[in-house]
Amino acid sequence: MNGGSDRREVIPEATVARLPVYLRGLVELAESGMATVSSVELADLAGVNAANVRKDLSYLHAHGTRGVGYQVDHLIGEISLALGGGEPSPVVIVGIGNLGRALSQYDGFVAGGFPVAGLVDADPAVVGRYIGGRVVRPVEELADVVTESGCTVGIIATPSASAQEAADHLVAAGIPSILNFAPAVVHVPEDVDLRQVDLATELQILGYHQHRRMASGANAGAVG
Amino acid sequence: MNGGSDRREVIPEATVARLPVYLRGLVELAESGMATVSSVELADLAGVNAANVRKDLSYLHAHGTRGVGYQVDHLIGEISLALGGGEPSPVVIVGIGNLGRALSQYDGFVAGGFPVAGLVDADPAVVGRYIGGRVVRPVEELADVVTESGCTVGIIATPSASAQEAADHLVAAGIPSILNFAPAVVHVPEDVDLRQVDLATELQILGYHQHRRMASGANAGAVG
DNA sequence: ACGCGCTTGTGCACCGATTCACATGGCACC
DNA sequence: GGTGCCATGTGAATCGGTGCACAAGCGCGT
Ligand SMILES: NC(=O)c1ccc[n+]([C@@H]2O[C@H](COP(=O)([O-])OP(=O)(O)OC[C@H]3O[C@@H](n4cnc5c(N)ncnc54)[C@H](O)[C@@H]3O)[C@@H](O)[C@H]2O)c1
Ligand SMILES: NC(=O)c1ccc[n+]([C@@H]2O[C@H](COP(=O)([O-])OP(=O)(O)OC[C@H]3O[C@@H](n4cnc5c(N)ncnc54)[C@H](O)[C@@H]3O)[C@@H](O)[C@H]2O)c1
Repeated sequence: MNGGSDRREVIPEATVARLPVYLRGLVELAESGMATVSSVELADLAGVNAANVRKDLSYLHAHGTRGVGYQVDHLIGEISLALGGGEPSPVVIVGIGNLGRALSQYDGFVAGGFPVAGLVDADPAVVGRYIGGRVVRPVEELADVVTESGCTVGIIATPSASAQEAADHLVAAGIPSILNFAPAVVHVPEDVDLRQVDLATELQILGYHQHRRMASGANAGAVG
Repeated sequence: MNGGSDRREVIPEATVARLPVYLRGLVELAESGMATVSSVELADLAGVNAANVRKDLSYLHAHGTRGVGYQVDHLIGEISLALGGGEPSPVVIVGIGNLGRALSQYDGFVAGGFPVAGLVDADPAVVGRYIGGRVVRPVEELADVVTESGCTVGIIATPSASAQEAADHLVAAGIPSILNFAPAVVHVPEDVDLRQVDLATELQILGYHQHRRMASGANAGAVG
């Protein structure tokens, strides 16, 4: 496409989705003192195919040593670099209800390089309260919160009916990446990255498989 | 294709994942009084391609009327039937910490046909407490809880280190469907359906796109 | 110094999913 | 009753992902 400085070429989406899983396994390996890891070990750890692991890692230019494997430290560095550039990305949570409170206190965020930098809510009864040592600020100050703390990720934890509004506020504040927990389809400009985490959908998918299993089991007894 | 009793044939996974989204949109339409809906309307509502919607619905044998569209009521019935058979599936939550408490009080579960029927935890300090009107029972009684309330879905909300153990307990109790919130790869027998909901991974995927956008923006300014 | 064994890196074929484009067919209006 | 319009349903091409299978390469032991 271009003829120049594309040291990091494009990485397939499916690969990107697996990189965090590799990273978790690698960190565990490093903590237990392992210096190198083979693709089959890493595949086993991540629950995927070994050839898939090798192909994934080849996109990162994180080459291994034939006959030996990959260097754990080096892999951790390369994957971290690809995923976040090594810089932490502060997040702001919109909607501090049941879910928002749980997320506010989730230590996995800061551990993964996503410190919670701001909490906002529309309800005056919630604004001003302290959750996990941070004060909840009014949603009108969202833009201020973002600029003050340099947030680059917004989390929507409002009711479905307010999800689009929350997304609009986040976009207006300049947030380029949004994670939406509300079970609603929200629309954002195409230069904004939006991902959906939908509990109810996940359960319904499980329900489908369960239902199908029972139905086919009752009729034929064949397993897919 | 064959001459038997397969009224409901197999539905592609990608389609199954979209059905809940259609269902949500259709319920909204029904509430606002719409009697019929076209594939383009539904596609817009769900954020997907219209041809995709039509192909998806064709798997359900939920045929529409040419020139008119699909009957909203009928579609709701067909999708609900395909997803859960119409029967509610009680869920049991393992690990009543920050996240488990939020999930216990999530009204979207019961609305979607997944009433929370049991809460269990390994910590004696948590056992016996009441969350959302339900008592937390010891994890040793998991099998009893499951048989008493007929749970068919298990939710893992324990720390990562305990996730495999929790999964083993659920499998031993006869649970066929598991939703895992712990950021860990857990292994289950192949006749058990396991789905992963991984917050940290979602954020890291967002981080990748953000990082890439910045990097390519600084170099070329091209958007993909 | 040399060969053997182990692991990487990848070409290729298969598979599911998406999307275009168009034929098919029912409804409403005249 | 006939005709035109409009949305469905689907054939076929395309695309991205997966996984096998094997050649290439590195290190270690002899
Ligand atoms: N509770 C859970 O465990 C859970 C699990 C999965 C998904 N969800 C989804 O997450 C969302 C939040 O769930 P919850 O249980 O925390 O609900 P909640 O009602 O407890 O909290 C919602 C919060 O959002 C605030 N809010 C409403 N409109 C707002 C706006 N326009 N701007 C900013 N804040 C606003 C409210 O004041 C409230 O504090 C819902 O969409 C729900 O479906 C919840
Ligand atoms: N808190 C969040 O918002 C959040 C968000 C996403 C994912 N998660 C993940 O969800 C899991 C729970 O998070 P949390 O913040 O609620 O943690 P937590 O420590 O608050 O709660 C964990 C609970 O699990 C119980 N537990 C531990 N071992 C158990 C076992 N073997 N059997 C049954 N119960 C056991 C503990 O007693 C505790 O009550 C973690 O894996 C976390 O990474 C949490």
